Amino acid sequence: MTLPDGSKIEVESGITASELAKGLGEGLFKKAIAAKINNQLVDLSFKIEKDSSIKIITYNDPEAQEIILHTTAHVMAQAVKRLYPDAKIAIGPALEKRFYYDIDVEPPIKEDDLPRIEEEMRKIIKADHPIERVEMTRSEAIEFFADRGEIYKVEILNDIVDTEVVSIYRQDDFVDLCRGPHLPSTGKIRAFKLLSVAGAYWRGDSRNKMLTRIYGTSFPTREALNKYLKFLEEAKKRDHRVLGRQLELFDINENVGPGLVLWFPKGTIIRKIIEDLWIKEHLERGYQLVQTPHIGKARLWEISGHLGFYRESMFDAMKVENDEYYVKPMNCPFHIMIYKSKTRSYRDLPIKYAELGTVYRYELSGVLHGLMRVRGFTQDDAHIICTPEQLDEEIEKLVEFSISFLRNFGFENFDIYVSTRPEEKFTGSIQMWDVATYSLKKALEKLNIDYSIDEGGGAFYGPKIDIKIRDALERSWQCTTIQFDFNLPERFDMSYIAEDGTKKRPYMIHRAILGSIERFVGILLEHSAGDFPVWLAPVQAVVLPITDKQADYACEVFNYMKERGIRVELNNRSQTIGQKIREAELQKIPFMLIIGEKEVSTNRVSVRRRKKGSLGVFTWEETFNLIKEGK
RNA sequence: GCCACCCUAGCUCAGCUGGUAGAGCAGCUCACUCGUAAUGAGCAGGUCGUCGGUUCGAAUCCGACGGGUGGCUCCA
Repeated sequence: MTLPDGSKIEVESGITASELAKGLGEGLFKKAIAAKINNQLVDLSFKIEKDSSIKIITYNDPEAQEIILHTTAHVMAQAVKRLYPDAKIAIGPALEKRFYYDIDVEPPIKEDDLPRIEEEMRKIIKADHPIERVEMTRSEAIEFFADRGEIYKVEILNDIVDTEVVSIYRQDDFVDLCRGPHLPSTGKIRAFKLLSVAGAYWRGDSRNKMLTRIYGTSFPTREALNKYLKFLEEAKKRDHRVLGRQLELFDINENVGPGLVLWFPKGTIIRKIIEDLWIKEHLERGYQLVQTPHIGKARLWEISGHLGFYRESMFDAMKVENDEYYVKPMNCPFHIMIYKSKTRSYRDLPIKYAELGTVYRYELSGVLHGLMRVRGFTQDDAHIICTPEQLDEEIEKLVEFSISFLRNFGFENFDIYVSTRPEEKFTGSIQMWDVATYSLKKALEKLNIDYSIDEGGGAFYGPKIDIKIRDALERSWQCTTIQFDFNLPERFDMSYIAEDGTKKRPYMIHRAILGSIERFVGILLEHSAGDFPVWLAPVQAVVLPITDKQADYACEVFNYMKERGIRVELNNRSQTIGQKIREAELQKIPFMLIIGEKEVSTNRVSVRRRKKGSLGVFTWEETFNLIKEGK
């Protein structure tokens, strides 16, 4: 056997991984939960028959997490079956930090039932039942699970036609179809917690039965579990819906309608700052701003094809005189009409139309979520129309622009995906797809950007690059999308006159950098926990006189800052200074300008920085500069 | 849309098994004029999401509707 450090040992054939671990040391044996033989994860009970490399997996190994989660899922399923003997188990995989098990049980399990299930799980863990792997042929397994009434397992088995021998895992009287590996016994589970229940369709298909899904988590140590629970709490504290209310940024009112955002003054200012920067950078890069209506005739959406392939996401038509109109779910048809307003020459290209266009999409009520998923939102949209020769350069510029724009907001980590042609339904020629896809990849490679390929993940009308940003809690959010469109230029018969005088079809690229302004503000809120950088803060500074005697002076300071473009407030109320500061801290205002008797007599300002405390005393100009620098 | 759960004052929440509502914060008024995260007192504020049913009686039980939350992709 070859050990991870390269050394070799002799063992008898047929020894189990567990026995081998024991031979290597009692400490290792105790921590061991699985093994990796020839780079393949196996149970500790695995019998080693021939020469191979072996690594004993312990609680601390990265591979351990999945095994721990998976075994905990089995224990949970067992507990549920004990409490609800008629329950049928479906699937129960490990996720990154959690597991779930989908179970068909009547009546559905409620959140209140979780403690009872946890209690039962503890019994199973305490009993330390050995977990045993058994192999059987697929047909044996089908019979076995059919006997036990486990119809979902039978269905799964019927689907995996390419495997003849399957494995099942048994602990006590509980048996589950599973690839494994698993912990050697239930007692090896150390720290778990059930988190939530939810409905989930069998196989994720809404035509199928809704099962009860129970989420839980499990860790090698209580500390690791607590750390994870703390992370969940931290994420909860940053919930943009809560911060949005606390900081008076926006609201979604049921009388206005679900998924429709009311932007309050402070929220609107944030949007405006983002949008102004967006406009400035687009103008600098040769984009032309356009503005288009919120509704358009049915005819337009017929030409574009949206009434065919996108109708379920559109609000119903409204009648105006003798025509039907639809609220726009996208801006592209309008931009195309602008393009088509006259004959275009190759000399005009590339044309880049940019619009902060507000669109409306009918999203299922159940998927709406704060600012992240809404029914009315503003896309930071642009359409690039160019010749084939210009393609590579334009794509490269787009990627570069997108990333540099996102960096403005402090995002530095990106996950980038190229989605290629779907297997079945697609429009445009394979050759066009190949050219475009190659262009996308080439741009990323030239810019030295790592990316993953989502094979077949493109829309039917073209390949795309998606950029996801990583926030402060390492969660990733999709923002940028750069999509080719082979469909619309065709449908709208877009053309330009080429150098040789012939009419040619241009390439068209849709793209949004932030995705939607609503969603992006939501992401920024969760990323920053509401502590916006000074340049984005809706209120950058608040002037806080200590007593009424400083009111006039405070007002002068306030006006001074205001005239110089600082977003500043004045708190002249009869509160103690402690309370004024507390309020400003809670409102997450970056600078507090405190004015007492001393400041008035020396013509200065005492500056306090949010979360940091007092910075000292400064002149008005120095104070202004501090805010302007915004550190 | 579907499944589960939730909806009481502007916000966060109490209100046991049915006997017609309560706190803290915010708001308003008054007093206080205070040096870096909560000064005190008083006042006001709710047809308990809406509609219907059961009942002598409903915030509480039942139903429908509206709204919200979690979830519905990650292979046994």
